[in-house]
Amino acid sequence: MAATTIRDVAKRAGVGVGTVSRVLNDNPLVSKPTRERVLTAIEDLNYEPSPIARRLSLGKTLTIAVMAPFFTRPSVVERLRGIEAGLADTGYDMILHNVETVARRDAYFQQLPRRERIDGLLIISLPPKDREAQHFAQANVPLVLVDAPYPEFHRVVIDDVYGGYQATRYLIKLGHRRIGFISDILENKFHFLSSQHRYEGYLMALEEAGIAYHPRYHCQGEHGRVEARRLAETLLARQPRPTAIFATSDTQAVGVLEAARRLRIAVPDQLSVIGFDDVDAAGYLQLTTVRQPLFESGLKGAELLLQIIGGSEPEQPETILPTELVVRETTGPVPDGYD
Amino acid sequence: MAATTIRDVAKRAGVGVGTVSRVLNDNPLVSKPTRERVLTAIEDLNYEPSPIARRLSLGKTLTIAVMAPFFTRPSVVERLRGIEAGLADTGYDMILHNVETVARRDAYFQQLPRRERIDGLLIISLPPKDREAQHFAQANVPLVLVDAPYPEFHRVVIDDVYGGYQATRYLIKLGHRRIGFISDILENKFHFLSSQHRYEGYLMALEEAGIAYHPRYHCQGEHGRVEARRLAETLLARQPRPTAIFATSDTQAVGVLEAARRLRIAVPDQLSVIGFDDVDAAGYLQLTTVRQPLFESGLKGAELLLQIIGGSEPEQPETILPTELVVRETTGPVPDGYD
DNA sequence: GGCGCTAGTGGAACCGGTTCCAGTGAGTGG
DNA sequence: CCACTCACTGGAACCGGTTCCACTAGCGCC
Repeated sequence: MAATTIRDVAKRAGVGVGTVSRVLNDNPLVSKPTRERVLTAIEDLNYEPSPIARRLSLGKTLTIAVMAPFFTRPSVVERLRGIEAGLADTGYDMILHNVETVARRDAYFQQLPRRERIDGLLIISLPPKDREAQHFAQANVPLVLVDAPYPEFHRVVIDDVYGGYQATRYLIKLGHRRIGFISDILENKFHFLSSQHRYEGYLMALEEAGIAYHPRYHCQGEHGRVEARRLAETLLARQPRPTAIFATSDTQAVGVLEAARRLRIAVPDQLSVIGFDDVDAAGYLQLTTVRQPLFESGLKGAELLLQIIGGSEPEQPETILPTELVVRETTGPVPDGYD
Repeated sequence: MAATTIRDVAKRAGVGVGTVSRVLNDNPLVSKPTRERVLTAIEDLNYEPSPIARRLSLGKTLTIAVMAPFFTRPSVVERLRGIEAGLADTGYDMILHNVETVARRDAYFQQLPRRERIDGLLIISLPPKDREAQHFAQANVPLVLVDAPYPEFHRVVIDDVYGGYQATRYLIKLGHRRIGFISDILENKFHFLSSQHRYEGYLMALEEAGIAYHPRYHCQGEHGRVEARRLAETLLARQPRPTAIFATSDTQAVGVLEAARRLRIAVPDQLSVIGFDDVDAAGYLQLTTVRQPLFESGLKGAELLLQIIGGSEPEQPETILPTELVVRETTGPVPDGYD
């Protein structure tokens, strides 16, 4: 059972190690009978080549690191699933780094871009700082950002501004004019940017419709259902009350629904609610939302990364996936007597 | 920028490679001035040792593999989070293998237990077959099962039978006698066992209360909310209608709630619903459920595995974590006029 | 028959660490 | 003054693959 090596196999088959290696790597320069002999020797010894030794001599790690914030969030999980799917059967291992604190984020940004450790890196939602970007560029590690922008790097993104615009415009089309906006903290310590962009889209749609922006209708707080519920309760206490709320994630939209239920405000009759992402729960709760292709973003990111590792540059650095308005049952026309 | 090696450092510091290696590994047998010289050389060259070469000569991979089925399921994600937390800062990398098909499961069971690849293996929810177990035992890979039983292996589990009993007994205590049971397919292709055990607990509680078991009140189907909803719709069409339903996961319980809502059956006034796991959504939906410590199961599993890798056997092979009934708002006394 | 070419093969060198063994020089004791 | 530790050091050997170079044998062609 103890480690059999390529030399054992070579000896047993009566050939050189080079030949065994060639057989293992499907090199055509091996005659059929020799190949057979080697294969039976491998079989007999129950030999399995050591990936580590392989990596050392190849100078590749056959490993890809994924850095993801809060990998419990359904949206992140879905992206991870896409990445896993893109990597399965490629021989690449995926090692996962979860980021839940800024300290950890900074540590990973420092450590990960090391050629010696990994062949490539996928970063979800975390945009690099300029200094870090330089660091990456120098280290020359193949890198793909998913859901995070940075000019020089390859990335898979959506148009968050447009997504925010889509959501808001739809509410406006339904006749709403007092539209609340609930988001993560826009200037947050991880520099997540999507909320900010969706906010811009929100403003754009308001302006286009000639609706004045009221800061009172904008609440920001930590990501999460419970916090969003609290924000929504505040927002729904404002007079005059908003007739619609756009939350920058489905998770937060669920918090809004919860707040509405507690306050006995009927959705969608008295309040329209729209989310973002289209995670599983959105389907269940019949939440109107802006769908973004989460699984696909991971899959595409993995594919791009493999392509870069393979040596061929993708044509454009930026892959933009489409967003789509999914109308369900939490949005409706403005209640009578309002506006 | 190109890879600097330990030999470059040795040359620059004017010492032998052995000495550099000793400095890197905090071996005390290096004089202070020499150590200093080496350290500045390392600094100057911006040298970082290659983990791969290190692994090869150490004969360790510093890598732990995690095999998890359907890592989108909230319960699995939570366990993974625990594992990640247990492994962060230990120098061990965690590589993740997602299992969504039997073929993949079998392939991983075949490939993973290879000393050459990994130092340890954590398997979530997937019990090994006897042949595979033998295979593992032979390969002698440190192994911990989380949420899966197997006599000889170290494992972190809960008492699923008791959990099922707890849930059912509580419903009985509320006066219910027609208690539906919705579960995964008990004889499923992955050999998940928890549903089966919870089913046993369900039967135990019924028997204890002298309630006859009616197969009509038991529906099984693929895991998932939508499928559970369908099952619940079937179940709720039975006459006489069950007054309570125990679903073997929160995800499925959510499907039951959905079915009730569609059929305009009020919860908990006309129907009590209880789930299992206490995932995040359960809190949101005010679902009564049996809580199991998911995060802790992963954390504990990782700790056990590290201990085994470190060479010390845990005292008992089995760690049993407690389950706890969490009463919320989807359960109540039997409706009037029933029973 | 001699030449060139090619398919097939063996094995040394290499990847970049760790480890072990054989020094070396200073210090100690008789 | 010599023998003997002992702290420290240098470097060869090793981990187990891949790759490249040198070599052989067989074949076709002039």
